[in-house]
Amino acid sequence: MGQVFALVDCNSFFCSCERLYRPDLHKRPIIVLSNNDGCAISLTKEAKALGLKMGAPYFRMKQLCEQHQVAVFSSNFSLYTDLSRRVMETIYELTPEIEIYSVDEAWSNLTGIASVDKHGRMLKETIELNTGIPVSVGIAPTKTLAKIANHIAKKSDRAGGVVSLMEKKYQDIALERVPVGNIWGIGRRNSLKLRLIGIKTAKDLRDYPNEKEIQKKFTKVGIMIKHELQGICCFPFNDKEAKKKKEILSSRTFGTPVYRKKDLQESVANYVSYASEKLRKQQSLCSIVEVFARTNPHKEEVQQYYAFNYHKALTATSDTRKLIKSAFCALEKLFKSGIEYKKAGVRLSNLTDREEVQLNIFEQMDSTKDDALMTVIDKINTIEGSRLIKSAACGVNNEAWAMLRSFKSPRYTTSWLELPTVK
DNA sequence: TCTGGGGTCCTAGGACCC
DNA sequence: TCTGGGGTCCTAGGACCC
Repeated sequence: MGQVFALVDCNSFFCSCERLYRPDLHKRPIIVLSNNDGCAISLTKEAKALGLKMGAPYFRMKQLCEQHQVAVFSSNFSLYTDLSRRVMETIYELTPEIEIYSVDEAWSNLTGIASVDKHGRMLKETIELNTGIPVSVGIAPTKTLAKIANHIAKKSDRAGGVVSLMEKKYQDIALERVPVGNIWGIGRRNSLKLRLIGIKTAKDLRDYPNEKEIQKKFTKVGIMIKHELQGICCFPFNDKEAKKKKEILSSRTFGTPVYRKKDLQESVANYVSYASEKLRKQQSLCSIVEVFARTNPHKEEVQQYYAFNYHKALTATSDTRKLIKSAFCALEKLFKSGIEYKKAGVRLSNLTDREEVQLNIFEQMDSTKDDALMTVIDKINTIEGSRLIKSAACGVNNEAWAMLRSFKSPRYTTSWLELPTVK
């Protein structure tokens, strides 16, 4: 019995979230910008039709946006995360198994369901009715084919937002039209390499006779993608609980460049605070704290610098204060004065389960007192929001480097002060 | 003036052990 | 002073994803 995968993917997710509370923006072009209002990270089809591109810097699009009255938003992740949860909960209620793949995508396991097309349509309609977020559904015997089906569902007006590639004859037609670079798992570099050996479409790859060559040039991942296109499942459904992260990263581009070590330290202390909150949430400990800092690579006239360094602790911990100290050790090693820093970040790695921690004979594990303190701080910050309690190392106003967010919408669903009003 | 942030997986090569 | 091969673990870097 073959598998059936459905990929449910929200259309222009961040834009759709913004539109949900702004009915006046129906059919109007919308874009959502990355942190610091740097570049576009979500665009509605109306915005794409104007020639605006994903990933393009805002300052280059500004004029076009004003000219066509594009609605521009800074990113509002607490809103998106909350609406994502609602979408996922709806899918969860309607399908036997769900695997959340990203903030706006989930796999649903439709294996054994009699009429998968009908089920896909029902999924789409119910999600839109319950959450107001439009979605597309792609159905196929493997994840890679379901991705392609979803892509067609988004593009084609005739499909009505749901496409099934369960039948071989439809797979043939579809794969012929998909350039290799659009296949899930094949990026810019490998798509160039594939073209060099004459593989231009997904169908070319599926039917390429020399598997050894694929293995050699594109590793075993290349082989798995090829098999998936043939309908042989290599990326199975993963219905387990969301796995714990193996590393936790926190980084930001500064609103304005930073020169002083003190400002860099302050920002790094904040990143450690975010990351260690996540660390404690998934019940992990960490023993390697890596810090990196760099100049603006797009600004050619300044002296370029990129550096990273790490500090390895003898004993794994999740105590923000200890982790900040480690981060400062690493920062000390990489800091160079006279540099115009534009971005810094922190990576927590070598994560272990809290329960399985190895005691080092030279050092104490976090005491129950430290643990209790962190728990209380996390609790207060969850309730009060905006990190009411933080380490003094994080600084107070962060003026020197804080993010720019000129077009932020209210936190309609997660802040009592910003609820939408009905007139 | 202004170009995001957070992840995973794979491989090659070095270190080290027997 | 000379000699070999196999296995494992770790790390850095590349490629990709949303």
